[in-house]
Amino acid sequence: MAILYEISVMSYLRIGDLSKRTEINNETLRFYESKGLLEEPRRSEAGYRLYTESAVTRVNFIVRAKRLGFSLKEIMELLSLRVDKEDSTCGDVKFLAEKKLEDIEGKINELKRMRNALNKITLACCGGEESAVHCTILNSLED
Amino acid sequence: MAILYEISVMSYLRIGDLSKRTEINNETLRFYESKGLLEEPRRSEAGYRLYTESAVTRVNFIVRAKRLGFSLKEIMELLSLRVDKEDSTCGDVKFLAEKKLEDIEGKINELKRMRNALNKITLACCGGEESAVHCTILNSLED
DNA sequence: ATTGACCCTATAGTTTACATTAGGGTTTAC
DNA sequence: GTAAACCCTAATGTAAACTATAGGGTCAAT
Repeated sequence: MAILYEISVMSYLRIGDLSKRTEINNETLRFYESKGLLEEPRRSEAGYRLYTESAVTRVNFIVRAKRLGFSLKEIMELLSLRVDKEDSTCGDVKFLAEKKLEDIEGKINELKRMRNALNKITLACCGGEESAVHCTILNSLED
Repeated sequence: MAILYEISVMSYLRIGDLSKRTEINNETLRFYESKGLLEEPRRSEAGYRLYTESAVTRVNFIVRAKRLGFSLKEIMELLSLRVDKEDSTCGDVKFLAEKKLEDIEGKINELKRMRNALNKITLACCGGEESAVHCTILNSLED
């Protein structure tokens, strides 16, 4: 009976690899690190940053949150829900999470209102060659 | 039988009034005007800007859209769905509206994912005094 | 008629979020 | 063993979106 010894060859990502995987520029990654959004990774002997897969996840999270209008500072707060584990209690985390949840619900609702207004436009708009002046539904975006 | 002549006294808003109503600073309002986000309003003899109620609506729209992560340039595009009436056809408007609709749907979906992750935290988190280290659900924010 | 709260333009300064450059080591492929 | 392709830090530059300042006019109340 052959025993298979699996050698876990942990292959680290260098900054260029992380950059390619996330489509975020090297400099921006270092910038995020300097701002505390990215943990300081292990370093090679030569001082090269050595990232693990979790860095990819983290960067993707940052990118998504930014698209949703969160500032880097707010993203830090979202991330702190995971990071500050040692020095914050469950109560703290729950409180912050609930506050952020309200933010997010609010954003979802506002987006839904915009979507509905735009939907009215696309549904009511003939889509033809005539001038949009006659597209009175255009006004539906306001309220 | 007395006839009541209603005199429609159109009362204009000066920039300070608009500022108070929208909680947006004078300078920012002038800045938005310079960027084309706000139409150039009527002027008084002395050159004061005289706004109507619709300016309030417009500013509120801008503020909401900004909170949702739209840049001023993107907001211009959203606004152009209403403004460029003379020079764009229904087809143009419909096309742009549908593109923006996709953006918005995408944002809603991303926000929903974030909300679900945060919901897991708040539901599973004891909310008590113990260290959040034990709140293993904290990891739910990634994926 | 003057004081204080407004308004104007034009210009310069600030903050956020990067991007670029300079100057220098390291790794890898030929 | 030497380029080309990487990596490093530190400092400077840039774009977007404000924000403040300077220097001056306007308006309403006392």
